[in-house]
Amino acid sequence: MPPAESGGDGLRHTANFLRDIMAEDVRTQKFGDAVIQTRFPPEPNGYLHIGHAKAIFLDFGLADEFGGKTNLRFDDTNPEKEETVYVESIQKDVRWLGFEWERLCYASDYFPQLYEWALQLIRAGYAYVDDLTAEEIRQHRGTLTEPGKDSPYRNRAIHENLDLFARMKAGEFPDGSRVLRAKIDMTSPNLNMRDPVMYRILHATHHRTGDEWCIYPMYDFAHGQSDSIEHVTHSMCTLEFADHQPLYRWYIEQLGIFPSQQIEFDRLNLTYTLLSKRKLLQLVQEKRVSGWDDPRMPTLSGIRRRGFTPEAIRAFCAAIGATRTNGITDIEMLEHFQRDDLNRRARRAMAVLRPLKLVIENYPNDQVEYVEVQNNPEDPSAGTRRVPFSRELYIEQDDFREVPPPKYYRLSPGKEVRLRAAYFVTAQSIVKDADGSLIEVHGTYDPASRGGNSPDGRKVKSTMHWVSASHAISAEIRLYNRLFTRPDPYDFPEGGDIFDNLDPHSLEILSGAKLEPSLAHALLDDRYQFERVGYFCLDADSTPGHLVFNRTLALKDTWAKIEKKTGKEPGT
RNA sequence: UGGGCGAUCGACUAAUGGUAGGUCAAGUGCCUUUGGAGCACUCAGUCCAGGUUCGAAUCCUGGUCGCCCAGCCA
Repeated sequence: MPPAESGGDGLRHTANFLRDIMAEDVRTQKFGDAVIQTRFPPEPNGYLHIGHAKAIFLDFGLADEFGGKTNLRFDDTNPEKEETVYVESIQKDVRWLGFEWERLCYASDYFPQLYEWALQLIRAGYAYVDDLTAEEIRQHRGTLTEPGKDSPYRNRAIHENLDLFARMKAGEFPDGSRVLRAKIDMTSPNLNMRDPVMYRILHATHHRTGDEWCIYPMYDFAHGQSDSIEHVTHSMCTLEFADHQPLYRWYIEQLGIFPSQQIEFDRLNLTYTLLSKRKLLQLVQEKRVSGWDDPRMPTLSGIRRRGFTPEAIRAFCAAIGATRTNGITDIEMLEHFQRDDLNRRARRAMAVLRPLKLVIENYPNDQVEYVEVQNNPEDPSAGTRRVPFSRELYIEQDDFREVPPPKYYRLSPGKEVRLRAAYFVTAQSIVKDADGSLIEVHGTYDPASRGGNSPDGRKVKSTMHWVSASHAISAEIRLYNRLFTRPDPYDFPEGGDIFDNLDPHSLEILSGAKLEPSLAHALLDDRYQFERVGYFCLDADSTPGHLVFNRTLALKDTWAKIEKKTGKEPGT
């Protein structure tokens, strides 16, 4: 048996039980000739995040593997929380991830049908109007260990239930005064079966149906039937809904409608990442981040702005698979797939984040030459570009040490290194200001090493990036780190809260970066690797006179690892 | 405490009674005009105790541990 299968999309898919179920159902013709039908059913009450990406990938990806279809359905049964702005952002995010739905649906489209089905259950003696208050209903429900008690209204006559429910719909009663409940079993060990509420009165304006309705179906009375209406064969949802499955089936069976089946899988958890809509909302409201699309947010809009790509997210989803265990995936896994994607596709450029001037003393004062640099060593078809070289350059502050620590291969007095695609240079002297801080490094170059190789075959240990001082463009660079300092943001001391684990250094802004001139033409969708530094993309805050680049991810840094291991602090 | 679900390298995951494998992370070496990338290698696991079987991660029994459920949220 192969350890992984291909989904026909070129990704390495982890085998998973969902696919096994589908394959078996197709084989046994469980749904007759019907094709596999799935749905992605978000409530339009917030922005999608990376956790939803997993669900989207499964819902769309698996159906597609079997030649099936997927609907995008908005589970919009609670008008108090839902807004059109969210239905728009959700559509944008799903498309961005690379998926297209068969049909765009809304649970609210089914309100009339749902109402008819409610009447059907009342007539069959399976539903009743309850006048108990919310508090009383809660008390009657019992507890995890004690059975519930019947409501005094449980055995109302059918004609009375019909009358009351019609009047609920007609708007005769205030919010909270009555509900319609299914008559199942108040002693069931499964609390969801203790006469669950089907409809509540809500005099609220719905983002689509306006004021047409003042009673709204609960999730449980809407979801399964919506699936059934759409002939969804495999209704995948997260594990916390497992307890709802008996109710999901109960409604479908009582109604005698298309038998959609619910299958639960584990929700995505990521280290250093918060994936609770409520908490994310709090981050935004308390202005701890700049908004839903802050590049540190795990929202799809946030990671998109950060520079993550749909290709990488899909590859990640394919790799993590789906099970029924409660795990927490290392964020490194996501980062790996993102680096992997960008390494293959991102154009290279040279950018000096923290500039230090390097003056080449034996290079003619007024001379400028253009060196040819590969746009992507991983992809020769990406071609080359010409980058200006001159007497005064900027190099990275980190790339020079007056007193080099052991194993430091970069520039230091007397040491020769290569400037990428240009020349060998040797540091000769340094210039300091009155305070003794380093201002400039002066050096000499070997004119015979043009292009980066010396005819005498001499080797250097380091190749460094650089920009020509007079040609460089300035930019603001935003360096993002993980939002939280702990793998589990919920791991905070007694009396504290999750925000105690916020990293105050999750955003570092560098205002004086110097970039090679070609970067002046960067587009929002372009992805760059600033050589030896990391992956970057232009931010939407950029203006022609003020470029802003976001760091998507840093490159792996072996030197940083060595430094950490040897306990050396970076000096200057 | 009632019910449901689950437990495989540090993390994710495969093996569907027949060689415990892959990916990430970590480490070592090679290579390198990115200390990037790549290549090779290494480390490392079946929750526990019994049982069935020629053979158990898989089946059975009993434990242990973890997650979910007491919204007129989804």
